[in-house]
Amino acid sequence: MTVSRVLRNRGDVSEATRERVLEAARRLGYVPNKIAGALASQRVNLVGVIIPSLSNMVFPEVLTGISDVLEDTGLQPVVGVTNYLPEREEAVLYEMLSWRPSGVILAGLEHTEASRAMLEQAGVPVVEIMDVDGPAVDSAVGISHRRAGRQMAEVIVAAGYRRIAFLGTQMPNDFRAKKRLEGFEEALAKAGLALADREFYSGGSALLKGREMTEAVLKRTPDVDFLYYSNDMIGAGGLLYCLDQGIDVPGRVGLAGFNGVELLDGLPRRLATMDACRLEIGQIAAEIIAGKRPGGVIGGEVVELTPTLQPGDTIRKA
Amino acid sequence: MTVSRVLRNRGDVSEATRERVLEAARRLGYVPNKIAGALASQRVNLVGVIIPSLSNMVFPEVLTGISDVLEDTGLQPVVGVTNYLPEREEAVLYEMLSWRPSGVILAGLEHTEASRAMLEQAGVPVVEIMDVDGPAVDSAVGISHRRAGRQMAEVIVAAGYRRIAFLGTQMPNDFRAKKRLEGFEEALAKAGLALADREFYSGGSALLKGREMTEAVLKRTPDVDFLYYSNDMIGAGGLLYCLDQGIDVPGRVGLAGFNGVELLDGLPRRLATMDACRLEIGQIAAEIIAGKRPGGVIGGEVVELTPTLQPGDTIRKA
DNA sequence: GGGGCGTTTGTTAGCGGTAACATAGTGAAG
DNA sequence: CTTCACTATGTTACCGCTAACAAACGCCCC
Repeated sequence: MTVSRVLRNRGDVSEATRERVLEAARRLGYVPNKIAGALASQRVNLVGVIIPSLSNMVFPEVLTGISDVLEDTGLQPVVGVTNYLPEREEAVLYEMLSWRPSGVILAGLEHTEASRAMLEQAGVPVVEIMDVDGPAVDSAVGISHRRAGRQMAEVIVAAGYRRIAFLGTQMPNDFRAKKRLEGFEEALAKAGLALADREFYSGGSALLKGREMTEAVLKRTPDVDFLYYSNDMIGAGGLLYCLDQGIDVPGRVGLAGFNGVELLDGLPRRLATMDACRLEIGQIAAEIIAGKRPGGVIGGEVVELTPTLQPGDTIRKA
Repeated sequence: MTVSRVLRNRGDVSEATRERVLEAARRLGYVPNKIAGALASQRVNLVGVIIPSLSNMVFPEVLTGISDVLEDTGLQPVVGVTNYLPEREEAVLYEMLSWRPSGVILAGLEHTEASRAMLEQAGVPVVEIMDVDGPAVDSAVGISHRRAGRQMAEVIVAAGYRRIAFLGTQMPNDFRAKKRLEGFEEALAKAGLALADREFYSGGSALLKGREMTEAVLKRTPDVDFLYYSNDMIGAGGLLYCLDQGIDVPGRVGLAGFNGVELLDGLPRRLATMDACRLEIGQIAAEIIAGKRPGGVIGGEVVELTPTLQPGDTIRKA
């Protein structure tokens, strides 16, 4: 018992015994068994974080935000990856909840029935991140992708572009990309426009795919004057292709991506994009779990962040 | 007890009761408590994976390899990030071991005294990945970075370059990058050469930094004829810079990076690089932990993979 | 010297499962 | 109708730790 007290810094222990205990622990290479500790105390310092992918840099960045905040709370993130598969998400969630974490952070608002039920039953704070277009189980932190799409469309239309194409990923379960496209088309419709063309890809190097898709669209629909990409990586590929081909950007065609990835800083020209507030999303989500929100809100908080549009050099000035 | 049997698919239970149990579990939203289970059975289906960073795409790729293999073994990876700090690695390792995982995979061979002691005491398989240049605690899977650096230098020298500069990250704890540089200089020395210049960076967009460093080196040492980058990202930045400036690559200067990242496929020209076998490293490490190595080796296995040199278009043909 | 008080150490009973063993059904053979 | 060989369910004792409470140990004061 005294050992337990020393190792957790809880309760009074005389300095002498504390030293003796620490010394013995060091000598024996003793590592306390958290499993037993957690079982006895009904407390687990883990936070489950469930994201669709690690290869899209967006998620590692969110993780960074989460870690930063959790660092000095004694909580530890445990990451699970779903590969954009709802069933996989369900399995990962089940697995995580069976370790009774102190909280769960997961991407998106769309889940299977069973997942939703588990989240509601879990009895711990749940934060759904990245998206706020829809009902949340408990708390939510993110941006409105529908609005982001709309906003980009408005800027493009205002700049005088009329033959606009969309290039994106072929992922039925990337609901956020889908919402952006919906918002985008909505705003186009309001301006009396419709997409001039669209192209989807899956797998492979995003940069390369961006090139290929751009080439395909420009060949198929030579009169397009704007290309809206569902992410910056394929947008960057498109930009490089256009520059290679000597196509006048943003005069002949304008380009825009989404996410505001760091990579873009190194390109020959700055791609127009929209920052998705990744770091901030992670930080706020972690704050909610750690109970560190100003105002001492307990749960059910929905935080909508506003992405900033970075016009870059690939949209002509209106 | 019968419930426990049903939920773990262990032991005989009649089809009727099994159904009743599952139905009740579903209705109640019951999620078994793995903490208690693990404590009782002394078995934990978690594998600790400790890596320096998530923002370098190398590690997510290794993780993918690990997940792929672990998927159908019932084991689950738990990721910890150290930010290249040995003390942080020690803390993360301690935290992980206190959950008594079935195995530990961690990057690198360099650890604090305490970390090494913990690994030795842990009583579970330990796999050190990425590097094989040094003594391993238990098993190791990786490439020889020293040899990789040497090999690249040999190719560069053979192609006739003589004024060679190195551009890399300012990270005292990136031992692998350091070993590559050592091997590189070693091979240069053997050819009677020394580095003509060197430049280091830290933080920021790697692509942008690659540009900036390249500019700096070319300005400072105008007669360099080769730039060896410690990773592909800054190499790509350098390549873009050279193309922008109309510098003849690989005639006036040659370029090479390291890692073989997918990104390179989309660049205007293929950067010479060396594949670090990321996916394979992850897979083999996971196989070792899962006890699925052909030959039924138990531990202490060291697997050295051979990186393949991809000459690309940025080294002139000898 | 004994009572009261604050501090330090020890005791006991679980936490929610599982291993190992014990018991209760069940159908076929004797 | 037993007996046997199974299969299906139930019992018991932990796993290694912590909450809550109990005891021991000074120390001061009357």
